[in-house]
Amino acid sequence: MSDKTSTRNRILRAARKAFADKGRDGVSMSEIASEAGVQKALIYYYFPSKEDLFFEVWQYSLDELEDHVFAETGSENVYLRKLKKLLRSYISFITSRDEVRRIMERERANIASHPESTWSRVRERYLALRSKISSIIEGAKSEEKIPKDVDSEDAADLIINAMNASQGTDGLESIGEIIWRGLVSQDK
Amino acid sequence: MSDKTSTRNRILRAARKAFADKGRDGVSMSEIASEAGVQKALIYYYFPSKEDLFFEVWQYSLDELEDHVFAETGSENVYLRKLKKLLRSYISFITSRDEVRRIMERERANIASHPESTWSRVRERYLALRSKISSIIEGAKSEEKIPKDVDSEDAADLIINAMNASQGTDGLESIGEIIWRGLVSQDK
DNA sequence: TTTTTTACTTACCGGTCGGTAAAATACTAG
DNA sequence: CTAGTATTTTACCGACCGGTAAGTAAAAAA
Repeated sequence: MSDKTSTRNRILRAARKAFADKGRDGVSMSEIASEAGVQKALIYYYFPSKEDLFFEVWQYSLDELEDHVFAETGSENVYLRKLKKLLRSYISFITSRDEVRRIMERERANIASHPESTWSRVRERYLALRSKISSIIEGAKSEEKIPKDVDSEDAADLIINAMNASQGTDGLESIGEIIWRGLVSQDK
Repeated sequence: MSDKTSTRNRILRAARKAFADKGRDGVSMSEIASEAGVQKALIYYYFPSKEDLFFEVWQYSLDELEDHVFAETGSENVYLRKLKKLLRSYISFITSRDEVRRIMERERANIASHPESTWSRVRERYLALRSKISSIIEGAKSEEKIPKDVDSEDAADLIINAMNASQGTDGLESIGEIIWRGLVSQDK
């Protein structure tokens, strides 16, 4: 956390914005430096490499998302209610923190495909988030509120991808509603 | 369609594979050339620029997708049935043509954000596809089979994004089912 | 047979990339 | 004030980027 105005944090904020705009491999270190108002070499004083800088942004962003999204799920003891709250929190978080949404949207193809080592830490952090969501869905399945033929991990991916791909607030609500109905509707 | 084995087509196929793997701006012309077994300069003999090469791949891919996905919708006169067939065709197309799926997955953030001129043609072609899908959803709404509070364009985006983000065949089916149920479920 | 066009190669260009070494400046303790 | 350390700048590196210039061998057209 430390000082909000420290050089290191200025770099991190500039990096987050730049990564959200152009993706990890689409942005140059000099662009980030210029955005942060520092010389490029100074970034390497605080971060060993571009990859590490990105990973810190990624980690911090997903931590924030997780904290916000699971903040209220603990107070519920019915899994279906946990899920409902999670969806609502997801929408509210993404609405207020658009950069996080855009970073996840930007990099999801890299998470999904590449077995490249440069993406493995990033993917692992993502899978940890997905796992926390899918276990709530799993719980709702055991309550018989969600059909057994729904795969929890696929459903968690769907929630994350669909939400992150949406842009306006209204679109988010609309998509959240479709997914919710799709999850809870019992097959005939 | 000309000769399948022509040099130009070899380049196009290599480009499609490379773009699917690394994205338009993540792949170099020399990589494409090497994949196609030609010299880099020869690519510039057939295509004026990387951007144009990508656009031809993009255009062709979305044409193929559209052709396949709307092939059977004309035979139905109930919009809800059109939509059902569309979802099924989408799944079958993406299963057999994974590269197309990966290209769309890779570039969707660029379509969504950038007002950059390099992406405008690409985005326009995408919007044409989305428009064809959303008009079917609009039709199903007027049949009162899909709730009025569903925004057709958001729903079309959801279908495309969610399907393109999915990987295995089983995951595709699972996600297609959730979206279908979410669309047709009437609000209580 | 001469001319033109097509298909393709080699060699190169200016520019940008991620990253580094070392000098200069600012800060802090004695 | 001074020595040392933490921070920041300047100047640079080799690799690679998208793209081009110039030329060539063979085929097609005249």
